[in-house]
Amino acid sequence: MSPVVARVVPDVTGLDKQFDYLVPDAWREDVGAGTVVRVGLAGRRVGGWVVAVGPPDPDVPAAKLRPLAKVTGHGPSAALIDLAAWASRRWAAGRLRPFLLAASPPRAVPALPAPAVTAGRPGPVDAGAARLLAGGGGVVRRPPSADPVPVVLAAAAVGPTLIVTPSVDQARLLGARLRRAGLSVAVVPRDWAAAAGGVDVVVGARAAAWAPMPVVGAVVVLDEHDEALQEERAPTWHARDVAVERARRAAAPCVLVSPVPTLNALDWAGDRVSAPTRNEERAGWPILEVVDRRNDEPWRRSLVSSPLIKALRDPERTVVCVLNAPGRARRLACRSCRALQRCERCQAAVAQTRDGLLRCARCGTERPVVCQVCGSSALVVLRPGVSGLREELEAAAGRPVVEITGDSADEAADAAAAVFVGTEAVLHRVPRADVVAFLDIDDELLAPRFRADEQALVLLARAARVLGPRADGGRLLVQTRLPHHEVLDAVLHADPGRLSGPALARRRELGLPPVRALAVLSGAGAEELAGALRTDPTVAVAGPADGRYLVRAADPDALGAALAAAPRPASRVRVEVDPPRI
DNA sequence: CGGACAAGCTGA
DNA sequence: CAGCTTGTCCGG
Repeated sequence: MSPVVARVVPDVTGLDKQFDYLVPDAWREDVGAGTVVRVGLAGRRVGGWVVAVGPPDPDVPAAKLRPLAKVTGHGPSAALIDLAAWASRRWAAGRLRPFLLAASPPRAVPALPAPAVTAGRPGPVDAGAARLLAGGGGVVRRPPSADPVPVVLAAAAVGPTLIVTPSVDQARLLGARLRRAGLSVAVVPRDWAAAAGGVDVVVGARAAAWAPMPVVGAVVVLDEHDEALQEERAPTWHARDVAVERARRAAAPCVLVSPVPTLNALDWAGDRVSAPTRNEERAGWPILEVVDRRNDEPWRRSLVSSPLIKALRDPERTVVCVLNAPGRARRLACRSCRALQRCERCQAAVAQTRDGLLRCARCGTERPVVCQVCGSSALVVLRPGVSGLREELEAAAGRPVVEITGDSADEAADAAAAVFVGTEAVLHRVPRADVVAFLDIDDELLAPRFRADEQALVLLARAARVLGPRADGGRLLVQTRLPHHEVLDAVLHADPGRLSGPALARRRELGLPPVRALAVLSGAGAEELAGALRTDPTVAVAGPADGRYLVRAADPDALGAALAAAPRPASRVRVEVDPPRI
């Protein structure tokens, strides 16, 4: 018999090469593209993935070939390996490993269970979603508090369905409900083997876009707008885009579901959008109360307005206050000499931390609470942070106010209280409220990020979910100096579509996604890579600004091709394609 | 990534 | 010239 070799991607970080190994005759049946193996490499044993099997490469001297050391079990299928190669190019990763890792079981899977596919009618389906699924898929817009299950059931009626959600908790909860409805369900990564064997529904968080399925009948991405769907470390792959491409390759319909679909999703869908009726959508959003801060008396700097005080004082109501400013104070001035307090090293404004020190947000330098100009220790707060605000709110409310921070998890204190204050993390921690107040929504509306408008709307949709449908009587209170901003207008009319048009026009004007594809280069080698890309007529390079370069291309494919073609510098470069926060 | 090996520096 | 650090290359 002629020898058979396996091309293996070793599971070793920073090693983006593939190596050939002999497949022992006894294992020929067990080894194919996607098999997880162990191999000897440079004197040690490492895990790896077989990405291809075939005759020996004539460029590799036969004497160097060593046999595979062990067959561990099942891994990503050939189709997923191809998808990983696509993603590697799409997000300029230059390696397969991060994607193969996402597509692999958490533990060895020596054998797959038999398929467990049911044939039932588990419940009513969403008509709009069903229509889209029949036509290849699209965007399904549904109000914030709408139940996703009818959409999922519409997809499950088409065939084995892959569902991607932003969080593991959401996936588990949904999995349990679908199981109760009579479907066979695999929640990945836990039930990886069952998913690979074949079930009605595979559900999981971001990495579920890479879950194993013998047949992909339909794909659903829930809360498509949620930034948790994007990997934050490079390669910054987005589960929505992976899911869309996977569905396309499988010729399966894909639906992206969200109360506030992103421009990326709408751009992909074109006219394949299902929106609720005006009445349904209005019923699914809470009433918006806009507090116009331009009416504040000029001497009044407080973020606690009278409509907010009214809500705080009502003992019957659970109130959540959101301010994206951690710490005691964000901006301070000296009481005696009026000097704005800045960092002595880098001149940025200093903030006061929870433990009372002054800290520079840019360089991290800390100093005690002393005016750098006159030495006075009496400072006035120009702009409070969450910790400082808590006391002010408590005084106004006349009842306990609990600060919720990103890390603290004092469930007991949470349960006893009815007024909460925190950064946006508070919206993930408090399940239900009667009032959600954004103390300074302008922070979000005016944030210097190109997706600021979308992200502000996402925040408001999250609050809407905490408040429940309009019939529950919850109130979304926003304090602003921009009462007619498109984002607030969209929420006021419970019509996210009002933002899409103007926002897309701005993106077009500025050459930003989804109109053009974008990458950010940073790190020591950024300059060199940017220089190489400047000779490529298919991309436009801007910068440097803050040591970073922006690279634009007509679309993600062109961007990926240009980044793959440019020689990688020896020094480190971080390439962020579709940068989530710019 | 981690090991092997070569080149360069230091101290006696 | 041993002993050590730093850098570059390579693994099948």
